[in-house]
Amino acid sequence: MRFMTSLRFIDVVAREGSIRKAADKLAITSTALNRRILQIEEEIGQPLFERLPGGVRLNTAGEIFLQHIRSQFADLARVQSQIADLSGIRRGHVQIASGADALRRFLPEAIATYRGAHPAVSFDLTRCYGEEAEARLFSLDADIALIFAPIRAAHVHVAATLRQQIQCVMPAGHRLAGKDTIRIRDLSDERVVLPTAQSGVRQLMDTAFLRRSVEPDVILESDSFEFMQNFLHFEPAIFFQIPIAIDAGRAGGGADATDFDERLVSRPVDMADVAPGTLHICHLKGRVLPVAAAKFLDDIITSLRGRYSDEVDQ
Amino acid sequence: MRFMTSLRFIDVVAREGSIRKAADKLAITSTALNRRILQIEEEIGQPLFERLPGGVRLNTAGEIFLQHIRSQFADLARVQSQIADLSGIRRGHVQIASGADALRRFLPEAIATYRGAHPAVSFDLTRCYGEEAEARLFSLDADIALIFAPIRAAHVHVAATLRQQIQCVMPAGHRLAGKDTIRIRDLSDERVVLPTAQSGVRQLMDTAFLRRSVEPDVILESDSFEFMQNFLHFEPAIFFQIPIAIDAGRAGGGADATDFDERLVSRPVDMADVAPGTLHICHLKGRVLPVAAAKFLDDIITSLRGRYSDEVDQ
DNA sequence: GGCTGGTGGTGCATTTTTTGCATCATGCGC
DNA sequence: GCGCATGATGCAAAAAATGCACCACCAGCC
Repeated sequence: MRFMTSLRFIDVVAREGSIRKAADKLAITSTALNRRILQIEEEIGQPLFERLPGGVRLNTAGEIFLQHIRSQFADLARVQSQIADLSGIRRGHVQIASGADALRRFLPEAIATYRGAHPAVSFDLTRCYGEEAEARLFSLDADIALIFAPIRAAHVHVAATLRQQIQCVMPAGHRLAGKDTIRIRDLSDERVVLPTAQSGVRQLMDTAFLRRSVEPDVILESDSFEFMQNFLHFEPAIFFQIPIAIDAGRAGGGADATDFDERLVSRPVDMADVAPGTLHICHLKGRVLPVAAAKFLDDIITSLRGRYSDEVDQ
Repeated sequence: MRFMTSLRFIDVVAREGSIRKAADKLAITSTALNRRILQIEEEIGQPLFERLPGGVRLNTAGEIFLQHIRSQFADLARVQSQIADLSGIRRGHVQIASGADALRRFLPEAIATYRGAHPAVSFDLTRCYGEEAEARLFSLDADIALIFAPIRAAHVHVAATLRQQIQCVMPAGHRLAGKDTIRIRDLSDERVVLPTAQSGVRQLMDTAFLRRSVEPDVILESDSFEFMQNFLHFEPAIFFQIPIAIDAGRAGGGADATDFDERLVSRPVDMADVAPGTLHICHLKGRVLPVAAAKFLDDIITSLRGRYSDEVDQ
């Protein structure tokens, strides 16, 4: 898109905080880039960047303008996707921001299924936590976000929600594996592995421990579920996940290769101790998503409804 | 805005329906324009125009893309206006589509007042009827529309409404001038002057005549209220207006030079015959108006509330 | 059937714009 | 004060856009 290069340049300069660094990234000279920016500032009639000794930074006008640029790009993507859709092949690019939960098992299958139907659509998946996911929606670096945490910002539109009860995951032979549900007090002095402090699961568990005055033996913290799960093969402990991170796609599927680790079992935390958390499937409020992203959003909501019909809302 | 020229060119070509005509209008050669269009079509990956023997016409992809272009321009105007607003001076450009009613007395004063406060804001006023006004909102040729007619399209957002009872305007010595309200049957065989068929006033009157089976003596039809008003100085007849087209700005103002023609009097049509019509103050749904337009919209709604407090809604 | 007047498309020389190099001025950290 | 980064600028080369002349096409019309 030749007619948008100057605007793209501004975006990169803003991200890099330096004209020279941005020029490197864009494979042009800093002088060319500098002049393009000066020219646009002149056309706007006001500077967009403030010049600091160590580089440049957007001023208020620049921030307003950058937001406009990004929305233009997002809208252009939507238009291209819509135009491509006219010729039959659905093509496009879908950018997803997801917490660690959904990207374990749900998203890989969902994306693969979608790509099976529309091979010309490419995906970009960024793992991040609540606030960052919301920021990515706002900066239009993400079309869709799956956030297992309360929504903070007003600019986020929640297309669907999924209630999920936290599960305790432990080795099959664990002394708590016999119970149907796990009470928080059962975890007292129990060895547990906790997800990173930013995660929604962790925040729910912290609240629960505090409320029940239970102090488990926290032997490990990590932001990788995969690591925690594998760790349990070597040292018996308990860690916590929501069903969407555990369940295989095909409901009730038995000895499926994609099934949950057979050496581990999961038991729900008792509802009396921890209320179900909410996974929010969101996009930016007021935004018309590109065809591909809109369709994918539809698909995952349908898929979730198929799996967890009672827990899906909106 | 150099970085948008190619896009502006597409807009002009679409409006002109011919590359050569558009090139004339843009003061460039047809070949240059032609090549810019070919280039953009190549970048999009699909043609935007279909080539006909007599010129070009947008295809479906082109229509989608053109809508994108126009929304980009409108958003750019909003951004510029917002940026200019940062430096204290409110500048910008407000495009209004209005029926003949509001532009007689209300809008001139409203715009002049606004420009008194913000001299750097310029205005563009197009007189048009309901459907065209809605189309102008959609094509982003108008920021604000004042429509005295039912709203048809779903993409129009009504920011405020004003109920207005139709008034009969006649020479001061007319035989009906003594009555407080005029019944439709009073107009039987009466000489009347009707506004053009597209106008909201006309549609209300047509309905009323039909319903009451009254056939007045229609001696003239016109789309110019000014002409009709002046005509009454030469031949006694009745024509129809809504208060906003008659009332001077300063409520109850006496011998003001801007007051309604002293040789004419106005009497409301009886509510039993014609229900009050609704003047809709609208903008495009989902659109964030430029600062100047948003503020002007606010101002006219406030002003209407001051004049016709009981009849203003939303 | 051929002519006229309109359309969009293309090769090539010219003009305009953009780019890159070398260089300057500035401010921070040491 | 020195080193090292930054953005800005003058000038020549490269690249892109433009204009001219011309082609191919189609519709209407005599």
